[in-house]
Amino acid sequence: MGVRALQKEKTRRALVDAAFNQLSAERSFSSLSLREVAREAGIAPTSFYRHFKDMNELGLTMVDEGGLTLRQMMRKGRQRAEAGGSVIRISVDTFVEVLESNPNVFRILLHERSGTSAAFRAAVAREIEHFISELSHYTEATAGRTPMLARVQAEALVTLVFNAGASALDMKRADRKVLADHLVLQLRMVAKGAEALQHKIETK
Amino acid sequence: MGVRALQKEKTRRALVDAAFNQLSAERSFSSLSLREVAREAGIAPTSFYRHFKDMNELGLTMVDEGGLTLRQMMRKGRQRAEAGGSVIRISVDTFVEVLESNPNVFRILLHERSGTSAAFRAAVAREIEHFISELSHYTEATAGRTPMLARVQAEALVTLVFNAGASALDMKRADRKVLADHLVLQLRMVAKGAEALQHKIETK
DNA sequence: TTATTGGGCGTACAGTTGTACGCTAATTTA
DNA sequence: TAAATTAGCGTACAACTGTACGCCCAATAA
Repeated sequence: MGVRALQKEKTRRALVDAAFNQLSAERSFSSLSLREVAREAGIAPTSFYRHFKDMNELGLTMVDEGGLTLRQMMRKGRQRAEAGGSVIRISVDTFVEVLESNPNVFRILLHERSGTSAAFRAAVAREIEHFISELSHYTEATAGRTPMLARVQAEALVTLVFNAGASALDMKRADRKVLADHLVLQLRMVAKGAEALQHKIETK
Repeated sequence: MGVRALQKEKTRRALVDAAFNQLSAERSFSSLSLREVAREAGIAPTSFYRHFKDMNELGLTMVDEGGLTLRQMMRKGRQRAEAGGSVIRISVDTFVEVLESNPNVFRILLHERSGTSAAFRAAVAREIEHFISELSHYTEATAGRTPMLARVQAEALVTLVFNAGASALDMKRADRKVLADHLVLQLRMVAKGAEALQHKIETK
């Protein structure tokens, strides 16, 4: 890679990082302006266009990166779970950890999921779909769930986890602990309930 | 009420309605400008201040109104359920009906729940809390659930319902039917699972 | 009847936004 | 070495924003 392409990549990263850094509980992606991001990244507003067509394209890049980060973490969680212990507990703990160290990744996913741009919503839905289908296959394989039931169950689990994540973002450490415990209980409810429904089908 | 106060109330309603009308899948409350709302309501921008301190105050009013609408509908749903039949099924059907006839009420609640203003988030949380505690008491009373378990269960149920509502907003009729069926299944999972967990505690 | 109140309006202004355009200077290609 | 490419910059502009200020006039109070 030439000097030129290298520098370009660096500036591009600066833009993405600048945007992520500006996110907070009080600041959503859609409230960021092109000029603000450029300012934070240390380039002229008009130079922004050398890297992205518009703010929308930047945002989609961020969603993709965020999704990637999330999937990588979940893989790590699964590895940890394989060493033994409650899959649910370990997954939740992993999730909380990652949430604490990458809050802004979650912010953009959680907020734009119900956001104002169809492209964003689709992108987030795609990322979440990864989780659902992975989890669904996992439950099919390990718990012998019906494909349909596994799918519905996985949707419920992912919904509960992401929702808890959204609440956790604004919480203090201690409250997060309580939330995590509640979440574990809720996930167990769904798991137990799905099992019961499955039995009902089988013995019918 | 004098002619004056009456006219004032009318204009105020025009503002609230104008704001609700401008909401859509592509337009969130936070993307509305004071001038746009005033324009739609047919008044001068500066007259807006005769009714609300700023857009924030308008938004909070809308959240309150939305919450009220929601609670009224759920009460109706409960009445319908008392006539017999599956409580879950009837509640979900009621929810879907209201969602279809008041989409924008949901939009503001769903979007601002993870929104950028702490006051908004608190207001929405307050509205959702109504549902959770009502549902929690209901489950305690009719299913003899532990207060703690009832609470956690109610949180899960409400989370699943609202989340499904968010997805349903952008769907066609047919897809909504499927979604509703999934939702019913998920709610049953939670209910069955909570029951199982309760038994486990009791026989311990 | 006269005085007061208050909803609505128009004007005005400073601030911010996205982006079109043309230039510079350094890297890359020929 | 000479020519072409391109990241980044500065200037410029029109559109839009929130809101301060003062006027008007109809409803209300005295």
